[in-house]
This record gives sequence, C-alpha cells and structure tokens, in this order.
Amino acid sequence: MSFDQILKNVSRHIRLTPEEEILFTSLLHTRHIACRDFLLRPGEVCRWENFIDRGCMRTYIIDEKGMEHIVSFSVEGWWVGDMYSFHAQAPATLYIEAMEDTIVQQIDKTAMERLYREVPVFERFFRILLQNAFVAHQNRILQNLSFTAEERYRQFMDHYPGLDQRVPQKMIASYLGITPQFLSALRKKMAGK
Amino acid sequence: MSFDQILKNVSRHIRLTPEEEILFTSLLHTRHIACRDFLLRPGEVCRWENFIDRGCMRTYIIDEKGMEHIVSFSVEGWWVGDMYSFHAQAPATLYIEAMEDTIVQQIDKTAMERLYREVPVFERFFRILLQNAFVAHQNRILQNLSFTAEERYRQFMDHYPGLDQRVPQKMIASYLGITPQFLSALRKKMAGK
DNA sequence: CGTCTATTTGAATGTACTCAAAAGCGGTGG
DNA sequence: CCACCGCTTTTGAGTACATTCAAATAGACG
Repeated sequence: MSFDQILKNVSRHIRLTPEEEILFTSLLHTRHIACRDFLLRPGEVCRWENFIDRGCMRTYIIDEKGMEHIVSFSVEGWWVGDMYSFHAQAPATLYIEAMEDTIVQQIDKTAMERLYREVPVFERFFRILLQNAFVAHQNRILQNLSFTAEERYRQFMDHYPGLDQRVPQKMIASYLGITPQFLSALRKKMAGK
Repeated sequence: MSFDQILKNVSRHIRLTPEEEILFTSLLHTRHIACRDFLLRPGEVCRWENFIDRGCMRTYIIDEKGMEHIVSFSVEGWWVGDMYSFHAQAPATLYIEAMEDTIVQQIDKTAMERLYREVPVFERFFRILLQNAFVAHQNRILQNLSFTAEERYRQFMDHYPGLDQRVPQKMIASYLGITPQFLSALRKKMAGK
C-alpha cells in the first residue's frame, strides 16, 4: 500500500520529519470498501477518520419522510467521517456509503491521541481540516440561500470536476436539494445553449 | 465586569482550577458595541474570538447582486467570529454587526496561543466549539434541503427562542432565504390556525 | 434476454419571487 | 405635541421556479 497520497495531503499544511512520517503511516489502517457498502451507518459510533486514497463516497441522511439528502460527496484526496460522532464517540446520524470500490486509510481515536502526543503539529493539521470543512459548509449554506438550482448545479460542476460522470444524476439532485426530474429538465435546457 | 457567564460557558465543556480561571479572565478584553456598529467587516482581519455577554449580533455577507444573506444570529452565551479569518489571520469575508447594544468578551490570537500553552485543556474547549458549530452548519444545510420555508421558520423559532421579538422580520427572512414579503404572507397564514 | 433502476417527458399544481403600492411605526425637528 | 420622513411590514396581482404524479424510454447488470 502506498502512502504517497496521504503524505502529500498532510504536507499541504504541516511539515513532517521522516521519522514522524513513519510513525504516522504506522498508525494508519488501509481498508477496501466495495461499491454500495457502508463506512458508517446511523446509530454506529464513527471510530475512524478516513482519507480516501481511491474511489468515491457519499454522506447522507434519511429524513423522517424517508427522503435521502446528500450532505457531501468525497473523492480521492479528501477526508471523510462523522466529525461529531468521532470526537464525542456518540452514535452517528449519517450514512457514509461507497459509490465506487474505494480504498481508505483510517486512523482511530486512540491512534489519533497518540499522534497528537508524539507529533503535536497534527493538532494543527486536523484543526485546519475542520476549519476548512466548516468554511465549506458555510459557503454551501450561502449558496443555497443565494442561488437558483441552475446556478447551484454549475457550482457543483466546478467544485467536483468530473464527478457528474461518476455518480448517478439523482444523487446530484439530492445534493442540490431538487428532484431528479427537475435536474433532468435543467440539463436539457442548459444543453440547448 | 462580571465573568460569570463566560466562565459558566467554559465549564460546560472543561473544568478549570481557580488559578486557571484567573489567567483566562485576565486575557479577556471587554468591549461595548453600539447597535448597528460592526465587530467585523469584509477585508479586515478578525483579530478576536468573541463571547457575547449581553446583546445580539448578526453575521452576514453581501453577494455580488448586492443582496444580504444572514449566516447566523448570535445571542448571549454564544461565541462569534470569522473562524477562517481568525485562524488564518486572513481578510474576512463576513460582516458581523450588533443588532442591539452589545457587550462582548474578546480574546485575541496571541492570548489564545498563550492560553493553549499554559492551560492546554483550552485546545479541547475551542475544538468542541468548532465541532459544534460545524454540526450546526451541517444541520442547517440539511434543513434548507429538506424543508419548506414554513417548516424552516418554525425551526428558527425553536432554535432562537424569543429572537423573533428582537430582530426585524426582514432579517429573519434573510436568514431563512426567503423574501420579507413571503415571510409576511407565511406568518399571516400560520396565525390563521 | 429480462428485470430493475435511472432518466426523460409532459401536464397540472404548489411554492416562492417580483413589482407595485398601501399601511404601520419610530424617530426627529419644528 | 404633532407633522413629516424613512424604513418595515402588509397586501395583491402576475410570474417564475420547482414539485408531484404518471408514463414512456433508456441503461446496467445478472
């Protein structure tokens, strides 16, 4: 298993010595998740933070009316998990499901704590991840408030380049908060330009 | 100036010794902000995390079409700031404005770093704040995707009890992502039940 | 090839917006 | 103290955006 991707990801924010890299990678656990299998389901405790080395996942809830709502997609080079459940070790509310055969590198809470103790700069790394995720969510709220479905669809295409070729349209619709029928109509209209 | 409120807030997540409390409060700076004055404007660097002791603020952006969009309201007992700008010491994108005469307790980045060094458990405290804010944002995204304006209005009333009496309706509309006219119509309809 | 699910299409409906104008309300100056 | 100004809220008509329901078509997979 190669750690190139994850080490490159970490090095975007912090600098590690070779020894620290070795410690870090020794704490990781590589896992394959087949398409349509779950990394997490509501009620379970999220025991890992997960770095996606290859593949693609979606994070969603099912509301009381039985409707799915996709919070986010995650592709190669992104971290995914249920932040709240992981840190509080409380039951998750989210589904996290592979949409392709996916390889993740996982770190559990115990390993995370050891990492913080031995390589404190990782506190900074994960805080930056959290901040970025927070800001991304904030932007998404503002987008949903400001823009029509068509504008949001264009932004989705920018934000997740190529992803529209990898995931079913109805999931993109769910992410955008519109019906699959309406997305289909939008695409038809947009194509005609 | 009384530190009761802020100490009570901190004690919800971490436990401090009397000496630690003294250090913490000595790092705080109390500030009055008159109604309609700004705590932060886009382009400025957010130099403080702010705990609201009394009053009420709103955090918003103005989009390229000149429309205001309220990201959040903050009342007594809440922390407010521009997370990204504060941690990266980069220009803010948000307006933070007092909607009443407001008293905040501020801590700047230098003081924060000293606090982390001398009372490391504060790392945990602010991480929990950030996580909670993240989860709150996530829920708001899902609400905007799942619910009609009427349902979102009810949830606003639950989430910010009494705030509808303190802020103009048009700001509530901005928070909900609807026009003031439509909120007015909604209220009329809901009153008739 | 058949089955299951995803996507498209269309008509009818509902939700929310725009534009315009009237009514309400708070503050300020004469 | 009242009149006026500016801003918020309400009201209504017409329109645009997005949904629902139903059915046809197209793709994916065993």
